[in-house]
Amino acid sequence: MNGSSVSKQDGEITSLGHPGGLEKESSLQRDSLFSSPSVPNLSQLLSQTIGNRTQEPKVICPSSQIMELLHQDGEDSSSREGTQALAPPLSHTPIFCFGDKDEFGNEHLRAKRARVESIIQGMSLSPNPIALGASAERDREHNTEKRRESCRENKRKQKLPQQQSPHVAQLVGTSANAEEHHYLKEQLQVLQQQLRQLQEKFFQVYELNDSDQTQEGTEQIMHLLTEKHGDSLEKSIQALTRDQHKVLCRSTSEMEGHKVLEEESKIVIKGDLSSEERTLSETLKGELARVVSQAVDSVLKKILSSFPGHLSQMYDSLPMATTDNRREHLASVECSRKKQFPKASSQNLVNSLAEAQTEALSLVLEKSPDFPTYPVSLRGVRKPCQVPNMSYPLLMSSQVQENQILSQLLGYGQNGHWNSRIASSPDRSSPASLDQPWGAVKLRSSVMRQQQYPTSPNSTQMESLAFLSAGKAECRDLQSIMDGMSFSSIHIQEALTPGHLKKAKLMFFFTRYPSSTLLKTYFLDVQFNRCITSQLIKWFSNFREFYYIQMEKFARQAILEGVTDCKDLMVSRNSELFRALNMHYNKGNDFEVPDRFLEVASLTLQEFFSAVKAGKDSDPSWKKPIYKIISKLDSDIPEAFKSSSCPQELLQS
DNA sequence: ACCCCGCCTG
DNA sequence: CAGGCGGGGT
Repeated sequence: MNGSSVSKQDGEITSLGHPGGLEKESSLQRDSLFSSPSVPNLSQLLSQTIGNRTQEPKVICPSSQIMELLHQDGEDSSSREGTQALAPPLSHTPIFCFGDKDEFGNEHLRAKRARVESIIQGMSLSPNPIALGASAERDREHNTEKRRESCRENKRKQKLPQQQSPHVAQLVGTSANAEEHHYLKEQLQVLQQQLRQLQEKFFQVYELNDSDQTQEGTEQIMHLLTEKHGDSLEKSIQALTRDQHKVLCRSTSEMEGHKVLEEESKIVIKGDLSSEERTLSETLKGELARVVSQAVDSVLKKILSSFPGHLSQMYDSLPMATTDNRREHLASVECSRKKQFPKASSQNLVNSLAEAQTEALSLVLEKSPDFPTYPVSLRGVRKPCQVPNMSYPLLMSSQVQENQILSQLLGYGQNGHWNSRIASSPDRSSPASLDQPWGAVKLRSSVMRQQQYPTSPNSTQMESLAFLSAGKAECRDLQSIMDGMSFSSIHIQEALTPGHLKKAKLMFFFTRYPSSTLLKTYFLDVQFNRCITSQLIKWFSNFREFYYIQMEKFARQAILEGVTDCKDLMVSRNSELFRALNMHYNKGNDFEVPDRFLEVASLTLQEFFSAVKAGKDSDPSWKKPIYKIISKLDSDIPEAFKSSSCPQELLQS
């Protein structure tokens, strides 16, 4: 409609680095990146299991249903992503059947299970609609209604209260007594068997392909899982730490391959890539790498802040830690942490532990059904795996990304100054600054559906961890870790928070007409969908509305005051108009409005002035020419805005 | 069809 | 600020 979108896209081409800068391309990219495997979380799965149990009393272990759920969900998401051209899925019936039912047939266990069920049901009922969200999600996927309809649907779901992190904690908390311990112990066995089955299946699928490495990685996980949980936690962590790099790298690369369009994978195989396709491929991979980095960062950040001293002991006991190579890495880590987080290096182990577990599991779960033979690592395995030897993914992450988790965790200050918490807390890693991480929930009225976040550890996997360590005194440590993981899984937001609103307002100082593509590149911590995009666009529409109303008002006022030369109308920082605008977009006045905005505002004011003075306002669409002019005056947004928080360095303190 | 814009309204 | 609507552009 206007030239604005053209000029905007030009800007985005450079930032995104792919040709064309087409909206569709980019939304496809985003979708394939973020809407991928939505894995049901713990309470959802368990409550489902409980629900089924009445009809199927023999099935005691939730595992088969869990797996089936996972499986189906994966398929849903893959078809939703437009990757339906993939190889036909294997039959998913027999994969997850286990012969372990007899182990748990006694009364004793039934009683315990009932207790766990009631706990979980209680969790599912009260503030947590996760199970509901999941089924609603599935419904939604088949919903072919118009955009508004689906938005309305979502709105209804948004009304449901949201909460997710405490569940794992609660569940694990119930393991404190011996009975629960016993139960969890059994669950561990179940999981072990489960994993064996998965491993078998997995090997079938990958027999032709790097079977040695794959097996190695999987066996490492298997080893850990089959270890009696009476073994020390340190031992487990050591083992994982030793081996996780391979597992992590491999699984990451495979996940990556999974998500890249199959089209591309074929091309890759042929080694024949057109430049356009290559660019798209690179863009997709870049996005993926960034997302992975974010996830890693988020996990790490939480752990760092909530788990300051404990892990150093574990770390000290690690033989690997003595190699020079590692020391270098650790030094780098320390450096990159800016010494904000003492013991950061040891925290990495936990991060890595979680990551390896997550990745390994998702590797198995995702790949086995649909990807018989897939030469995943033919092409560049990106960031998280490029650096050999336990290359802590966090090394790749930028400072900018480091800001993100914090802002997400911090949410929005109660006084409306989103950074006030950070500002008032000298040590940003201080747990005290995390005391109200769910501030973001406040704006959950516009929340989308509840769903797991693809790049974050999901509760099912954490559950596995919980069972692994259940019953040990040390498991409280691990529980903390898992709390952190669950906690940090909010990193990729499905909803726009007040922080995002604030950021959008500040961005308005630079761009009045951001395209959805641009928005996507500046709200990297938001899982975009149509409604989120619409909401963001709507925000800017509202911003513009206010902006233009002010302009018109002050232009008319100037005319009334007898101003004759529009050159006399300049918006300065102490002008009334500026104060009105600043109050609206920069309430706390903690951001230095760029001069360019003053120029644009002045020009806008003059345009309105001239138009009104010339009597053009009799034309019902007299503002359109002005809009067109202003739409061409957008400037680049500082890179720092790509951090999900409004970067502190942009704020005056 | 779909997206986005601007206007209007609450 | 969000919802609804009409309009205009692809």
